[in-house]
Amino acid sequence: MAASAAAITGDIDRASGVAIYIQLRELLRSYIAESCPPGSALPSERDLAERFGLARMTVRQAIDALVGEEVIERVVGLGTFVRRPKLDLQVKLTSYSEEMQRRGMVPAAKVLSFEQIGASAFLARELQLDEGTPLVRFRRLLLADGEPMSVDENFIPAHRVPGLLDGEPPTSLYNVLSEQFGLVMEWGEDMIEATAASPSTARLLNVEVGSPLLKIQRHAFVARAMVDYSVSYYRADRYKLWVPLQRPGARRARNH
Amino acid sequence: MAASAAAITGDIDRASGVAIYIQLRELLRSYIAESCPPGSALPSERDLAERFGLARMTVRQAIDALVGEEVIERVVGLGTFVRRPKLDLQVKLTSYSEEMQRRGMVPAAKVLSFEQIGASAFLARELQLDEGTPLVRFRRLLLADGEPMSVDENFIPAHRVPGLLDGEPPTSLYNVLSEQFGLVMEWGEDMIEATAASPSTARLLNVEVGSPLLKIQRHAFVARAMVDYSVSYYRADRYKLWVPLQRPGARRARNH
DNA sequence: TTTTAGTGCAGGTCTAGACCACGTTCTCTC
DNA sequence: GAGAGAACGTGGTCTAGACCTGCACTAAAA
Repeated sequence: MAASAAAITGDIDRASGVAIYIQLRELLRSYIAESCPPGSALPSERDLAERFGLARMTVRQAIDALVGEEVIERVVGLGTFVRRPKLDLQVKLTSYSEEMQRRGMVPAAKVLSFEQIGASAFLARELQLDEGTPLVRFRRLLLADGEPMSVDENFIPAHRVPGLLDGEPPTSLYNVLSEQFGLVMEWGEDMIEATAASPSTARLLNVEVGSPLLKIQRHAFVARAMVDYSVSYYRADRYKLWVPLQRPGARRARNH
Repeated sequence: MAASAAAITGDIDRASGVAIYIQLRELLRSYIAESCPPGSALPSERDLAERFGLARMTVRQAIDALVGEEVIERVVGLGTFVRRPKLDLQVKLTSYSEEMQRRGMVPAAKVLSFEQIGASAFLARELQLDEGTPLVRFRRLLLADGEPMSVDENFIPAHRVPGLLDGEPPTSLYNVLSEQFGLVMEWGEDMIEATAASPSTARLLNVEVGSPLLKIQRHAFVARAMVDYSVSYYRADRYKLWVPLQRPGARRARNH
């Protein structure tokens, strides 16, 4: 049974400058979140077009987007249905605080340095910038439940975050980047390796020199521009990484 | 410089029953494969529409599909461009031999054991089987360019691979599993951590005891059934793992 | 010589229809 | 009552336009 399109609250604002299909997509998304259990049917495309006074192609664009996100799925001849929400345990561009909260631990951080530096040859190469470019360096000791978890160093091009250094060191770097500077990390790559604790890192992490650590280098991007290069050293005894895999070409599981 | 749409060979068959945008998508795909180096521009949507006598929306559907596959990418105001084929350094369900060949190294392996055992309590839990279930244990020292790279131990339910133990130990385990037994690994999960080399592992890998190693435990599945549990220890000085990341909900990366 | 304002073309979005294939459901016939 | 077929509604595809914004290039102005 398809819900009536009249049940959807909200309306399209044609003067807002936001694409109509985006507005409709978000209306549908919240409608689904509020009143559609998995498996329930959405109003038909034609109903939606009439309800909002849009062309069906425009409605399809909104629905296409949600289908692409695997929020809903289409069945020819039947309608459009809400899918079971994904488990979403993937390796993601999450910040440390998000990550620890997800694990049920209390995150904390001790700021080791928060300053502007010039890009060294190495950093310039990693960040794809010219040597000497001003960078914000943000180095922290991260704790979980009060115990040292990792040492974490971020490098961000200074021109991306004007005024960042004038304030207090952020508690959650990724939150500040997205909320204050509009830098929402979209994608990135991690380089993962095992390494032995150097004397300085060992002291900070409260482990013995030479203890195994998980070293994760991350390049994070917004659009085509690299915005953050970071190096983290995780205590091997406290941190494991879970990575879902998929054979190339394999289709995603259908979770009917 | 966009290529001329006239350069594309082939034509649309409206009587074929295949959707026009699918036909165009495939025409474009082969055109790209044959004559478009990465970075080169495709004809504009309007050119393509005229060349094939289609509506621009239809052309866009074909292009949308290829953009979704990350074969090409759109840049507003500029055009549509062929992407660099993915480097494909992703974490994948690849076998060791595939992996090393991809890295341009000569893979080799020394078989340490190839036998049938009964599942221990630990292995039974990992493989979601009953304790004592017959397993094939396959332990190898893996070399790259003649140097030890990792120690690798696979456990496979024996009933999945009847007769495997009668023959020679396989060179490429995943190949034999898929070709002889139809077990094509579809998905899996890796647990990655750093650890210190035990005396026995250190001797095999030719490193000092306590050296950092990357430990990767893998569960690999065919359909819903677990088919392989493996533990590998990689020399930290010779192996790094590259993991692509994506913010949930974010669009796929463009890696220019 | 440097800066600025066009201009043209790229993709982005949107419309108001059309016909098709497919699945359900109802009705008519046997 | 059971089966066949028609009617209806769904998403799938397609058209031929429209106007928008963003980018590169060029010609004119400073």
